[in-house]
Amino acid sequence: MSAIARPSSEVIEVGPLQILPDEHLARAQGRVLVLSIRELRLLTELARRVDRIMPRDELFRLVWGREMRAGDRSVDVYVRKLRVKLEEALPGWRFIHTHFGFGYRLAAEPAHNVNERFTTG
Amino acid sequence: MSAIARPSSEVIEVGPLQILPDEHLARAQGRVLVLSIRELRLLTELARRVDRIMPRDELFRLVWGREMRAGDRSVDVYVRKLRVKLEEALPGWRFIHTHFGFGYRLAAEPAHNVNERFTTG
DNA sequence: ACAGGTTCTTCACAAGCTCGTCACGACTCA
DNA sequence: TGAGTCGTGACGAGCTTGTGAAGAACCTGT
Repeated sequence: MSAIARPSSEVIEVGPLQILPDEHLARAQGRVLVLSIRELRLLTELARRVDRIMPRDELFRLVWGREMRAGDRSVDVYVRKLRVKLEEALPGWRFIHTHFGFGYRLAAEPAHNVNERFTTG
Repeated sequence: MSAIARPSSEVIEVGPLQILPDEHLARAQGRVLVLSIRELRLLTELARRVDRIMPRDELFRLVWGREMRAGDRSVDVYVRKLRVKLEEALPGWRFIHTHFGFGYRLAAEPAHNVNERFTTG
């Protein structure tokens, strides 16, 4: 079954995290992360732009495929869900960083950096 | 291969400091500096005029977009906030220099430059 | 179609952050 | 030394983000 490799298969690596959008899955240190479709797509879009600050409305457009209505908190809610699952799979790491007033940024960073004033890029 | 082409994104370099106004972020040796919008804009306007002494009222006009009222200390306060974050990210460097009676000047300089007026080395 | 289990969306409230401003003390220059 | 300039810590208002919960929508197997 796994004999045929698709050449166009995208693989995104962010620290210890591996994301395979075309396979509909993500891995953390070999283990498979169980994510819903929305969660995976949000993670993917963030991962495709590692270390860049992504505004909510742009993320929404990329993931939901339509314009975000003012006041829609969906992105925040899914960021929360991702954070919980990532924390569970990789305690000791932090991935989704909030940039107040701007949006979110994905980047692998050791957790105990309590300072959070600057981060590894 | 998922390279995202970005149209002429401004990048300002000042010593070990890299400022990307369009990305809403600044980097210090690869690490992302977490700045608020005011802090980033003030840093940007200073950086666009590296090594030039900028009067407070002009900085205020550039960053806040309106005339500065006499006695307004906002610029001073935000210079302070920037100094703290820059010092934390890049100890051993000094960036924002006070010119008594004139204003501020941005320039990357190694610390313990005792010659400098107005700071406790 | 039905039951059982997931996922999605939306709310409401809690928690956290930024901004502008003050007050007071330290400092500079004449 | 005096007058004016700058550094710095603190605070409240207002806005942004975090978080848990509840019901709607959806999916799967029978």
